[in-house]
Amino acid sequence: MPSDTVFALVDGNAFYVSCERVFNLQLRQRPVVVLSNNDGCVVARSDEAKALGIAMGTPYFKIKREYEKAGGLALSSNYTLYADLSSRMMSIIGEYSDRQEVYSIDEAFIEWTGFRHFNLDEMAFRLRQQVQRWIGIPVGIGIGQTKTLAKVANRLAKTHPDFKAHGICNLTALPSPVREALLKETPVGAVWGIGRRGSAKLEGLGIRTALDLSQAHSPWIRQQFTVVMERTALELRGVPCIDLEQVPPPKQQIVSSRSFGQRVTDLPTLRQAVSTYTARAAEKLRYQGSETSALTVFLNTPPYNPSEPQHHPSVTLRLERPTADTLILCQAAGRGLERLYQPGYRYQKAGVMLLNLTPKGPGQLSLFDHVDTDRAAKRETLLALIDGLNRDMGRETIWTAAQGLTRQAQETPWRMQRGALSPAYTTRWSDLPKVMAG
DNA sequence: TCTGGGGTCCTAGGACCC
DNA sequence: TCTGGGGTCCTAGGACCC
Repeated sequence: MPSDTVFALVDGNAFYVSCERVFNLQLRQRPVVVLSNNDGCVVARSDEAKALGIAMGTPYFKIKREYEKAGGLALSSNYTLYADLSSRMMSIIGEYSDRQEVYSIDEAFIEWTGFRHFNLDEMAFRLRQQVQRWIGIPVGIGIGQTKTLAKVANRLAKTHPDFKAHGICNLTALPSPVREALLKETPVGAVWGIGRRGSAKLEGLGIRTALDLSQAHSPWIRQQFTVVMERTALELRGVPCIDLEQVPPPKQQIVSSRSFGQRVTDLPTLRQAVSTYTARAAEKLRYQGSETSALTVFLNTPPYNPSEPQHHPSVTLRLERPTADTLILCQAAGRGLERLYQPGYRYQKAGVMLLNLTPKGPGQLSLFDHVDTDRAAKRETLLALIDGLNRDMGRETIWTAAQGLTRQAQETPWRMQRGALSPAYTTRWSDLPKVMAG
């Protein structure tokens, strides 16, 4: 007796490009790509760009000349815009089921139960049409008995000639022989959860298609691989192993890192970057209501040129007690950085990772802290702190300076007091960068 | 002196995802 | 010259304990 529950995967086609096209008609019917930070890599491609053979993740400088000659257009990414359109798209999708998992910025699973009482294809058609009309984003919809099958179906909805026109593929409505033929057309490496290594090993064992994997003996799969691969095999067979996650669990680690536009060789620049990343990570931490008790700082030299001296140091610092305070975290990160940095290397990337996250305990007020780092570090820490405060305002318990901070800022050590920031302090806080600069 | 075995916790690293 | 960022899960191996 087959279950009365199906999964649908709804995802935006070339999402970032589609978002840009909503507001710029010039971008339609021509090759468009969106680039990552510092205009480094291609992270989204229109169909026209895909037709030119532009691969996902290609460094843009490698294709720039030919691509532009072919009439291609490249845009820097605008994540604020994408996040906004995403949340509007997600709320429309959410109207079609009370069980929804927002899986990524451009994808959502929904669950439909009792579907014998309504027409799934009709439902999917209406959903697709509404997102297109209200948001202006074209979506593909795949329907299957498990999340993995919904993923397979979604891929077919975008690539298979039989489904492409409508952008919908409902595997549950197809007769078994047809469904099996479709699984047979799906290379095993295209299945959700199977990457390059996995597919190479599977192919070595004679398992080349999604159908092959679905028919493999699952204990044997587990023995050859892991429980993860076994689950995938079962899911392809229609046995649900992966649940819908309606509420995202709190993050177990928080990372903030960036590649630099140009290589960085000096400590002050690194210090500024690390302060900024730490402040951003601390914000995310407070936003989810957690505290951290360990922090990793890392640096990377570019990996692309093997003849260049490599340096990929990292250090993990344990904190005395769990905290979510920007200041304490910036200080720790600064200490870590001092230990990592070696002059002579051309660094390409730096980052901070918060670990051992725990739910936030009751707040402790009126602590005093002494900052023993040098003046440059103090400044960076303070600026990052202010930056974080300005964005955090009114959302969380935050740090504020003790009276006289501005006067004492040039002395060592600083004294900072923790408390709630009242609106009256706001303007003074926003004046601090000027004071510090002077 | 003989040299057990199971459990837990932590970390590093691999693989994968979008 | 120029090559993204942020996650999860699993396994293996070491430390430590009883």
